Amino acid sequence: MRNTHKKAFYQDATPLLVAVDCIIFGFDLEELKLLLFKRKVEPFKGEWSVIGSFVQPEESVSSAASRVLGAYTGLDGIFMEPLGCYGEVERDPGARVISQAYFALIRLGEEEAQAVETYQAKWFGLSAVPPLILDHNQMVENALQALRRKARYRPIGFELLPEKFTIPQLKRLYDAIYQQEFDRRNFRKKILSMNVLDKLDEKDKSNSKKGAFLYRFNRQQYEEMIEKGIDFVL
Amino acid sequence: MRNTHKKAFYQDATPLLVAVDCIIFGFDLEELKLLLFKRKVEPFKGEWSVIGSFVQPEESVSSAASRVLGAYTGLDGIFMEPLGCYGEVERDPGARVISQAYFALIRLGEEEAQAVETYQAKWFGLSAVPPLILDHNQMVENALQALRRKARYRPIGFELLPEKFTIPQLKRLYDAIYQQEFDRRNFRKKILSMNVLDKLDEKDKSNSKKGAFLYRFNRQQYEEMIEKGIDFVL
DNA sequence: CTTAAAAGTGTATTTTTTACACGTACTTCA
DNA sequence: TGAAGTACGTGTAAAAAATACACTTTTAAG
Repeated sequence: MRNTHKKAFYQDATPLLVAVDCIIFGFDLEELKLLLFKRKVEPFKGEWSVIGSFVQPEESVSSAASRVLGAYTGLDGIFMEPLGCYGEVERDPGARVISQAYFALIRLGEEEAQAVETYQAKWFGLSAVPPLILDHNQMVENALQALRRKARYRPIGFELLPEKFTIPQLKRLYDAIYQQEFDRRNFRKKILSMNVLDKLDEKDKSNSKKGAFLYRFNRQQYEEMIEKGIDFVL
Repeated sequence: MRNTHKKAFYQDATPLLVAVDCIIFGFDLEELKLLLFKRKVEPFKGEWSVIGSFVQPEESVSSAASRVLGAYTGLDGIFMEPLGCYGEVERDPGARVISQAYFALIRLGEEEAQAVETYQAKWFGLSAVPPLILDHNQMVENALQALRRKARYRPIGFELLPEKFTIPQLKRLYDAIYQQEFDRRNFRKKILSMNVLDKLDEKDKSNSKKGAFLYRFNRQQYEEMIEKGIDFVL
């Protein structure tokens, strides 16, 4: 009813299909990965794609993205950022579809196997991304650029790590994101100088005999830092 | 026909109204300004808003934005960047409308009076922006943030200046964008060190008795600089 | 012909980034 | 059992970049 009433205002305009697409990154403490799905509908059924859905009339665009993320990973409260609008007329031969893309960051652990099992999904290393349908390869490329841009100025890298992580693990993540090797010692110096990490008493020995101390991101201190006008810059 | 055929694929999805909105910045060599329009349609007829339009089935989203910019300023090839998607369900009481916002930068000169005369438009200083309809004030705020973010790493400031400009004028622009006074001498040093400005033999005396030399942005040298991996950073 | 006002040039200081050397803890294996 | 290997952790010197600030130049106006 309400919609019928509303439409009275903008009679002349033509509604279009609107979708959200989610580019999902994960990090297995070695390599940056991308979660891709085998498409279940025509056209292009069976081909690889990022995951998406049409936006429903009763949900916001960002809720649609959250819904998609929740549905396909079984996870809640996943970190997600808008990436951009893909609005070419002929981008989807199936129909005129405008897509708003998001990129999401998730911690790779046990639970994530769920998506891989339940849906025909698979984690791909960044250097092994297969050809995707439509403009999805473009989206992935843009998502990676956006991730690189953001990770420099916002502490979003932590979204890809377990709650407790070591400095060397964090460095490996940044190495993976920027495809370059940061200096071990300078990296540590810089990140610690920002005072947003709490050092724990535990060590992680999975990577070395000596073991590396575990740290935890302190969001509160980060916010205080921002309040004071100090930037997070890696 | 084609559309009818296409729709066969995504039967279950509901099309929605999609609009573009353009946040238009201008610079009069003194202050950063915003071009606002008196809305001509219900709801909110007569109130101030940024300019926009619905996206038509046969045009891309970015073409729609270009169309709007061209139509309301009489100018062609205006610099424009996507800003983001505004997709809350209840953002427009007139209907469920998803808006993709763009921000645009134009040189303030004589031609621009056209918009102001033909349409009920007006340039507002940034500190005097009136209450706008819907979430347009939010869009304006985000656009300003985006402008600040971008202007630091991309030479987009030049889009707001005439082709020939002086270094002090460029500085005043950056002062206006960032709402802070940069050091005259350091600013000059930095921008000149990037070698993307061609010094001309003419002087502009509108601002001082001595006159300041005019410069021109050299896009080619800028691209070469980027090729070499050197960043433009102000 | 002095003054005022903005433009232009130079330099010293501080801060940040970069490069790199050494000591430590703990496991493995001869 | 002790030597070797490996990743972790700390410190320091040099280079580069950002910042602060002083002085000179040009020219219209009084």
